[in-house]
Amino acid sequence: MAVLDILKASGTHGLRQTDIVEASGLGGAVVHRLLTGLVAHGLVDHNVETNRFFLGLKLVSLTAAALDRYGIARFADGPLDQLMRETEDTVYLSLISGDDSVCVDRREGSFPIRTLTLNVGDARPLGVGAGSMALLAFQDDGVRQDILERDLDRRQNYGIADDWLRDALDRTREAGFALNDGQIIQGMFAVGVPVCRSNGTAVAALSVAAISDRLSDERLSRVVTLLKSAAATIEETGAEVLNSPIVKRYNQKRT
Amino acid sequence: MAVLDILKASGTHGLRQTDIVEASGLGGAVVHRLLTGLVAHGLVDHNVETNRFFLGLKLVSLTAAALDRYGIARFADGPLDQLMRETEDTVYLSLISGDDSVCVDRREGSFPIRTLTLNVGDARPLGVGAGSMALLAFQDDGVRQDILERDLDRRQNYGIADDWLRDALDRTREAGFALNDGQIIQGMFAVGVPVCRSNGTAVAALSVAAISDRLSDERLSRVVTLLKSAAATIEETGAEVLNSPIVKRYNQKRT
DNA sequence: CCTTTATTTTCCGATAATCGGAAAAAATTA
DNA sequence: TAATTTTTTCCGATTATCGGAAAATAAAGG
Repeated sequence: MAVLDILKASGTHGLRQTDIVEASGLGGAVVHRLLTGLVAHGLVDHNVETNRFFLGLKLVSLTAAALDRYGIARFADGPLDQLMRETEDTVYLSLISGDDSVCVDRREGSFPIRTLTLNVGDARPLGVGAGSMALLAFQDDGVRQDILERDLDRRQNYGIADDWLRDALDRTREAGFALNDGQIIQGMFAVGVPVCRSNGTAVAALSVAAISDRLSDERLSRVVTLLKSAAATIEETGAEVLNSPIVKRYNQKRT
Repeated sequence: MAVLDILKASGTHGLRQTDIVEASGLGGAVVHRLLTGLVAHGLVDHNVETNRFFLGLKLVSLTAAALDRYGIARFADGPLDQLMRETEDTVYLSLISGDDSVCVDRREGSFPIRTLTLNVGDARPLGVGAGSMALLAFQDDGVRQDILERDLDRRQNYGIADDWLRDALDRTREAGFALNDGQIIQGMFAVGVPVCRSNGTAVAALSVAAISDRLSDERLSRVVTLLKSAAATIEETGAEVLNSPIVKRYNQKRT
């Protein structure tokens, strides 16, 4: 992971073995062996001509599989596109990973001022941001309380006070959508809605971000309606996979 | 990698530790330790309620970085979208990874009969398929010869004869585009063009797939024109990153 | 609710792989 | 061609892995 993270942070032109030795603090021989193994497995690519190492494209196929968790990827594509065209703003799809909300898809609408707070792959602590708050608000009570206690300090790095967040979560659960009115970045609004299983727990969140002027009053409620409709579409289309019974045990002798 | 590949192949509902033990043939204690480490690094996610393991969303952020190799991802988005709308067929973007062509993006046009031979993340030996052939045709002579010799048997699994491929590569280099007229799947045509550096070596390929009837004669040449124009756009827009001088050595004492 | 069974987690000694310094080989620059 | 930088190989000391087995936990069946 140290090597992969270094390559990830290295920009578009790749790194030589020596660069990775420097950046990692590991020995030259160690890095050489690690890279040999990573390349053999396709997690790292090696351009022999330029002698540079890159993150391997095997990661792409792994990610494609990772995004199909609960089958969401397959059902979210259409609604995301429609949402983008209807709002003309930037639309995000986020999933839960551990105590984080991870942005897994982004569609940029045609409105000339673009608000790109999240890149695909970026993670935020649950509760930080509109989509992230929608995800947290619609978790089981026990789970939500645990997360609230566990990640207090991580959220504080984003300037999120605990009592404010608990209030906001209550309002989110009541209203059915989360509002981020400029807490993270001045002048930027965002709204998020959960995509839930039939039992009410959120597995994903849809959110729209725009400059404050574009998400006030009457337009806000229109965007919320569009978001809820898109979420409902995903929930219906993907009902089978989302709500398939969770068999915890098979309980039969295997061969 | 064994564990990651097993999770990748496992569908949308995750696996329990026991399932991975079975599938891998490793010991229970070993899998337990491996999973603990993978989860700690975010490569694997663990749903505590259902006790299922999934591929981790950390992979998404690694892939986002991997796709920005040579900066292509940033410049290909617009042209891919335009190509999809102009042709109404399925458009693919492929990159080279080792001796493979890997599909890294796919856009589905509005035409009701969809030809989805490649999923995002799928790899094919260089020379197999339209985009893959365009990539191989526009490699340096030495590199191309090496690949032709090295992967003979892998290509044969796709029914590609060596002498036929060598002819096809010559025709591709002359015409500036590769044609796949149903070699892999009956009734399916595909055309591919390379995205090249200024020195003429391909770093990516654009391709369009459709049923045979939609890619014959006059429409074929129109699609080729659109493809070449899109490739040219990417080459121009991304000229700086694509053609930046490759410094092999820095040659200066570091601190 | 209690028993049975499946599954996860911990423990630990033998084994095997890693680590990292150092030297050799290869590649690039001046 | 000589001087550097970088990559690759070598090898002994160290350390982590492996995997069997047992303990702990969780679910299923009555």
